[in-house]
Amino acid sequence: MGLTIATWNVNSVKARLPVVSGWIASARPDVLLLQELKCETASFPAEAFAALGYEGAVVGQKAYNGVALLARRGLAVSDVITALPGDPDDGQARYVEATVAGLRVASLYLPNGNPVDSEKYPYKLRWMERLRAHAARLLADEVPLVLGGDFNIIPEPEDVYAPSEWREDALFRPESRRAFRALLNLGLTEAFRALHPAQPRAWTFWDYQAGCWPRDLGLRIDHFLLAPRAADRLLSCTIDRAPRGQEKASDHTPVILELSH
DNA sequence: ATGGTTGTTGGACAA
Repeated sequence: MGLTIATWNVNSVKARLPVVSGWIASARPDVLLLQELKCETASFPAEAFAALGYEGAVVGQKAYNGVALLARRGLAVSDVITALPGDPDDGQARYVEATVAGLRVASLYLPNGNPVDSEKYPYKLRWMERLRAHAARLLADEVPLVLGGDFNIIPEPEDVYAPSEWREDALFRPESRRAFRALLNLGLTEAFRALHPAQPRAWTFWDYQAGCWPRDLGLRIDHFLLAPRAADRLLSCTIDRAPRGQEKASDHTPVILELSH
């Protein structure tokens, strides 16, 4: 058993507390990356996570966004940064990065970008370029980087139930996928596809609407990207569908990465 | 083609 890192867009940490707590208690990941907290930093339910043995860094804001990077007590979380470099005027709580277990780990919530004819889409592309520039600097120093989170990117047609219907969506447009490939072309490994090159219908998100979950109409948009020093240690990357089927579920389900020690 | 849901928040907006 290696070191495990889980990522989960919880779509409100307060609304999701029972479901998330139950999952943590059984899955017991070493590191837990959360997105879409939808609460301010000060109102994050840190006590509930501390009671489960998890502490770390939280970056929240009122109503929207919000990310956390927590680790099992005993695994120190140090050298925290609470924003993606490259735009001091960007106040959205979408990025937290820290050193834990000898790795440099980020929990990120990449902008959705819809509708594409609004200012939201260029913001998404600028954010991706900032991420690429930041990752390039860390890779140049051979940092064992792990980027985990909701990338809001459908990398390939097999990562969406109906590619033709999503062609113009911000999650699947050519410019979005090109920006994601530019990230990979730095030398990052997309952990799930590296280990499961042909696994179909490996969704991490199912819309609440139109019976997407019961009909299994989903997307694969939650990812782990690994620098060579982390990819060399890749043991497994799995999607746990079970939490999506529970009462009061998030629309995303956890992805779990395992690295050798 | 439309409407279908959930969360924050108290009427839209985001996803």
